[in-house]
Amino acid sequence: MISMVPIAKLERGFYQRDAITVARELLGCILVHRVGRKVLRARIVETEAYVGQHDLACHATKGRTQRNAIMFGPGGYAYVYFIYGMYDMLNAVTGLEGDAQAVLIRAAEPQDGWQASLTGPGKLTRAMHITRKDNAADLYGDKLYIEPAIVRPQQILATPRIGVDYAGAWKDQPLRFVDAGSKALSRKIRGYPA
DNA sequence: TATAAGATCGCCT
DNA sequence: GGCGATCTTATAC
Repeated sequence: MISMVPIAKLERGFYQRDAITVARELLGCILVHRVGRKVLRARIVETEAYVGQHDLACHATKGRTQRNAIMFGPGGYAYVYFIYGMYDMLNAVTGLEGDAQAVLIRAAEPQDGWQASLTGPGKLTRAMHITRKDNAADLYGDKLYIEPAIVRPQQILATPRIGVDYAGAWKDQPLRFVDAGSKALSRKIRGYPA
């Protein structure tokens, strides 16, 4: 007999904290997307924190626009945007209303025997069928949400964020977080214990 | 209306 | 390690 215990889901309060805390604690958690009759699940192993309007790498740094508007709302919603003419990026909005912070989900490990390469933000959204249509989705809803970690990372490494060389002093901030034990990621990730 | 650049990826050398 | 694909978004004219 299979246990009928309902699977927990991260609630709003989890997201309504600072992006760095949320980015670290999302490692090991299970991203879930229901698409049609399928349920795609993947264990998050890499994240990046974008910490607010003062962060020159954050999309909110030049103020509110049509694209980034969801970031200015309360934490617990998805911010999905299109980039490089090809890729959708998935973020979890964090913090309280008016504080534009978010966590970019960069990599995950497929669960339930599902085979896929989710090592990279563009590959992850493509394989999990997450698109701009999911922008502003409620992460406490039934379609796109995150479950608490079953296996927490044994060690977390911090490194500078990827692809933000334009961000002045902010490009060197250690705001990328990786589960050092992830087999899906390259073995030669260099970072600071965090 | 036009232009530049981007929170990437995969293929090339 | 470098580069092109590809097109939305933001900003400037």
